Amino acid sequence: MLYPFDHDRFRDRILHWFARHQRDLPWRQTYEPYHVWVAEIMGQQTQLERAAEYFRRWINRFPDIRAVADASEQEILKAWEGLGYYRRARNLQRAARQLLADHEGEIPADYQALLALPGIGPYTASAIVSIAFNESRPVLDANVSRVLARVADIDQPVRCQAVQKALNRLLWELVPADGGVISTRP
DNA sequence: GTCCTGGCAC
DNA sequence: GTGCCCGGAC
Repeated sequence: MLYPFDHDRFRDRILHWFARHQRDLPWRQTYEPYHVWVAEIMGQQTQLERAAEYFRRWINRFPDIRAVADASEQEILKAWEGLGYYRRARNLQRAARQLLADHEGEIPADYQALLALPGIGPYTASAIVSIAFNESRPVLDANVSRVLARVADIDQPVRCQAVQKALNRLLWELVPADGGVISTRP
């Protein structure tokens, strides 16, 4: 177990790695909240390389929240065709209409407000406030779990509950919520 | 069979 | 807490 180790130094190395090796994905061109939102929904249980093409077409077809809200469900599902988990597409449109009705057509910058939208759970809400609004809110995904499990020298299966709990504790020590701005912007 | 930047109903 | 949703890559 490499643990305990220098958390600040580890975090800096991760950020440095990202700055050098991050993939050129279409949602990393801008960090516009609408784009971040669509990207995060498409990324749910989907390999990012595959979501990339769909994202480009989606943004071209539906440039903003209003375009999503105004579209027919058929148009929405057509743009989603092949991605799977079609409830994500329906929830995207439900949320778009909800945003126009209740949030002046804007993506809220608040974690709890995001959680209240259909299709947005803890993971996606954390991702949106972190990436689009620069609020530090750590969350485990498959890659984070894999890297941290290796750093902490955990040999049990990464997905089991006990390991996830331990990794989550470690993650929150590394990246405390709202613990100062950590910019990964180019 | 497994996994992928999960969310949701039960 | 468990099961389901979808499709492709391996």
